[in-house]
Amino acid sequence: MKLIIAEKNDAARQIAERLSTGKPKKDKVYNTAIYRFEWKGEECVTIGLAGHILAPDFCDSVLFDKKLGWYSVTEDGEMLPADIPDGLARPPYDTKRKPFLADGISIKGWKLESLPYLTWAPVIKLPAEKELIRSLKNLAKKSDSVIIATDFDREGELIGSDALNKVREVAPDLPVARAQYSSFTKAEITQAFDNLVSLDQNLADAGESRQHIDLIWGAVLTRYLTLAKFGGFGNVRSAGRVQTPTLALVVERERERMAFVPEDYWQIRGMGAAQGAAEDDRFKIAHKTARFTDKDAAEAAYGHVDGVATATVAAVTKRSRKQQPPTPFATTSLQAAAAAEGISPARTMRIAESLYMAGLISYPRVDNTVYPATLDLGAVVSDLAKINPALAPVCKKVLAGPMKPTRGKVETTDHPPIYPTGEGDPSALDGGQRKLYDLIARRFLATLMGPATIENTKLELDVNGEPFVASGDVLVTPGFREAYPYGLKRDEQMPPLEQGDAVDVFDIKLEAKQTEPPARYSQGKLVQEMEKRGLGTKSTRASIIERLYAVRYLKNDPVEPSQLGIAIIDALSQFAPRITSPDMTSELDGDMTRVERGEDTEEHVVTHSRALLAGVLDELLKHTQELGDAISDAVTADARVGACPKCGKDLVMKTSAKTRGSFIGCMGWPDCDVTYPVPSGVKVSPLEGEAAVCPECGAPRIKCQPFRQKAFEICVNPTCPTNYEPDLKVGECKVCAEAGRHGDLIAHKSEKSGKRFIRCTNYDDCGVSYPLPARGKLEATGETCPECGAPIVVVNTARGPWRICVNMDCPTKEKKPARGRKTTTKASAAKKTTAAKKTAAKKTTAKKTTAKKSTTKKTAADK
DNA sequence: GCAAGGTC
Repeated sequence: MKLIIAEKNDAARQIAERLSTGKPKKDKVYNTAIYRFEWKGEECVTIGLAGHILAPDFCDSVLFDKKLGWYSVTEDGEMLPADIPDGLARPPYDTKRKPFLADGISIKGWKLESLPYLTWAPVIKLPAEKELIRSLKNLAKKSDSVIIATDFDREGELIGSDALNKVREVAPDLPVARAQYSSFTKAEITQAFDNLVSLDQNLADAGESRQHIDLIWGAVLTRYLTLAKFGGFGNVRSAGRVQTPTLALVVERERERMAFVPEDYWQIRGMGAAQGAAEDDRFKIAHKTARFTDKDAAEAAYGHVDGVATATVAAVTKRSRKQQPPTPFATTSLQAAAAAEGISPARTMRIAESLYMAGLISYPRVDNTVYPATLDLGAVVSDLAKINPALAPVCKKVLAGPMKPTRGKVETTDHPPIYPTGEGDPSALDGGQRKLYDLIARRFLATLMGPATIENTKLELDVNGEPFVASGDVLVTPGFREAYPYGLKRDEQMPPLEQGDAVDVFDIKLEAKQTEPPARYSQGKLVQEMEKRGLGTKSTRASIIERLYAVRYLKNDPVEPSQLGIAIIDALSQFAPRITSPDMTSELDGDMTRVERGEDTEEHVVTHSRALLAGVLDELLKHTQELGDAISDAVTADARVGACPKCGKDLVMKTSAKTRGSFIGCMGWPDCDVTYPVPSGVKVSPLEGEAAVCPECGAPRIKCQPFRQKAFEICVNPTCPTNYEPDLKVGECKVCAEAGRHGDLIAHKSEKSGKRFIRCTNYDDCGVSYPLPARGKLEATGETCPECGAPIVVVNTARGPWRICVNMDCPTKEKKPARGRKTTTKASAAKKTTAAKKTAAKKTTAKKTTAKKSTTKKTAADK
């Protein structure tokens, strides 16, 4: 039997289909899909891997000793020189700069002292896809020859080489060959398998050099930054060959914005309309001098038009222009287009993967922007019409047309550009999937359609001697726009006016403006910029940006660096500039090309890189204190929500050590005891200028961003009059009424805790009291709860009014979990609830830990 | 607890 190893299941299936005379038989070894067929009279089987099946990692069971070098300790305490493959690890004998630390240095724990050793630590390869490796070995034992048929590129050669090594463990003498193909056409696949070559170990070594260099630099710098100022577990400060230059791009743009000096300019604008036209038919007019840089000139011109009610049409010009249909989607252009529709690149890839797996779209990781001749475009369009009723009319038009597809600049033959397969059931898709599927389907149709024609009407007006202009675009021939409305501006229809006509003018205003700094990157633009600079690959860029958000170097969208992100770039560009520049990637590319060509070796390239890193680390270790302080200051600055009304120091977001909950506290603690609760369910950020201080109580006002809802601004102080009406009567006490006396229920706030509650004026007799939510201005309704008789109040949260029965024990509360954290009125009940909460918190933590563990395990098993 | 690259 001939064993054919492909990089992914899809490739395994396609190879089987192309080589087989009949239909290949789908089968399974353990849980792995395989395809059996006959080729040239021989029994064959293809198996698809899942990319890399081995993952490089440090060999952390070894220790370092200056005499022995790397060694391991046996159970009996015997010290044996470590058996390190490849000879890649070399103790730093040749770096005289660094004094040796005591013997027995381990690289296992994260310690600053061990980093010089980590720089030189041996790298081994651990199985990452255990299931697949098991299946692979099982097949290898039954085979009498093997063909490596992974993708024809550097990583593919490495994946093939790793697979071969695993095969060799059970079948050391199995004859091996390599099939090189760049597309899945029958001709290309047949040609590749008819002309087998041998595995290119140099190419695989080049790939492995990249793996090692990325791991070593990434691990050493990440551990260094994390340890320079340890911020507690879960606060890793990462660095890497791709992520750090990407972050630097964002920081650089932010610096340009900060350095930008705005310039004043003036605009004169208003509205115009054909005489007697309805208000809806008005159009914007502006002075022909779009930007006056001279204030006097602007005021002089405005003096001529201020209060003028009519103008004359001086000229009408019509010009039509063509908008060409877009090119087919490759990964980056899909990510950019989806980002413009509010789907982040990382989410785009997750959704695209699910659509691909469900068979609705073609393979989503492609650079190719030219449809292959073998793709039957017409068949796809008619299939698309069948499963998408909404697209059927436009599909019909496409089929009736000449159908000449557009083409982009990049042409490869491994995969077609991303297109809808015309199969599956799009009506079953959920929101995000549907949105992305529509984008892909409509883009595909657009690439087969004609240009759009847009007619522009330009009006020149004479407003009391001053030249004004108005302009409107109208889509006259929709062309591809019929299928692809994304980013299309709304029509601005100008009325049918002619030279000499009179026009009404309104609301002419002189506006003082300032020039704007360069815009921040959108996530889509950032992906494109990374591609332009050679950072990352189509498969990794999205996840790398996501990672930068996860470690809180980046925030918001458009992309903005945090103070921490800026501090990291400042520190690294000063002491480790290699890692902040995209040059490291281009240099690595050069190194790898030489390894590929046999002009250099993996060992030499990696060792050279280790030596460079050793120098960088030396430099960094001299400035750990300084760098740690900078990181620490930046983290504080990121947590700042405003100034303390009591002592003026910074108020920051803090995490309670006991409850792990967050609160807003003063940096002056313990001298200043000002604290506020954090609004729940929202992302909090500081405001600037006048808006940052509450005029009523002096506490900071903050911006709250709920998930996918409009942001709002509130005062952080829950007992501020802007949030709360004190001493409000919300009803009458039922218990007192039954006892034949009168008691009023009044809303209070505690001086001590700042907590809000309702209490009866005869509390000493009846003991009636109810808790209130921390925030939201109260309103009495005069109504009582039909279930329990307690008063009903309206709490005006910034997200809208919220009507509640104040009794926490009321049966109406059973239906939905309490939103507030307030406990019941009685002290015992309060205790109980607190205890329950603690248990719940513990449970959640335990759950999280287990979940995390199992995920780790799962990932390890998957890899 | 670390990177970046494949892919599920």
